[in-house]
Amino acid sequence: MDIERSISALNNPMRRRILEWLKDRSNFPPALPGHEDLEGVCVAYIQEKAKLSQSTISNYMGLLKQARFVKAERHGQWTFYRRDEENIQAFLAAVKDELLKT
Amino acid sequence: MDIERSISALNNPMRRRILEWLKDRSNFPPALPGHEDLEGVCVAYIQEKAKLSQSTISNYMGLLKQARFVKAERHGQWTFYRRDEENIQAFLAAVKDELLKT
DNA sequence: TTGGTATATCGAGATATTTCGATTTATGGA
DNA sequence: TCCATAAATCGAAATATCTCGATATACCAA
Repeated sequence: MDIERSISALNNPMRRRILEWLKDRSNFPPALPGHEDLEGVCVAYIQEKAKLSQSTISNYMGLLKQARFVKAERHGQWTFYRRDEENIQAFLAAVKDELLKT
Repeated sequence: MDIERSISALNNPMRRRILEWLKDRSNFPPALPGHEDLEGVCVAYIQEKAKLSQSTISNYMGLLKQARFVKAERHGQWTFYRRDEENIQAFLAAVKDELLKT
């Protein structure tokens, strides 16, 4: 658990917002045909919602991935991102442990 | 709870370290004569331990104070800083609420 | 009032982050 | 194979953060 990298990834309002959006797949357009079974969301959908450039969103998703807040799954030309709930919980536990007294 | 300002304040290893040091008054030299009853630690003691310049530490403590991670108490020429446990817990709850699904 | 000490604030240079458009890479279809 | 599309990477300009030394402010003691 690299708390430095995690906090750094969270230190941006849009990246935090994306993490919130990813809590619920229905925040995005329906899955692409043939990918209905996938929980993840493609970069283009996130970009459209965030209204930032493609390269910026790709960069953001890379930072969130390095921080283990999301997992990426490549299917053909698409990369589907979804939250990594386990590691999000691990981060919260680590921050709590570092910050809290006792 | 300004989560933006809080995360930004935490986004620095030395500031996080200072918060950890402040968990235990005995991480610092004994209280100044006549201030034994105070829980807080003066800037000079923190500076000495951190080995950064006086102005940097003063700035850091100001950021931690704005983020409500510490409280400042002025006594004469000294400013004594101590953790604000209540607001630290409030921050943890807010981050948990924002990050965690369901 | 004068001088000394603790802290805060100011101004600036070095470094990091943000965000973009352009380019590259990977893939899939005609 | 050739083209189109999705995503990643590159390079750069704008902005923010880090950290310092110098200066200002506040307070105490003689």
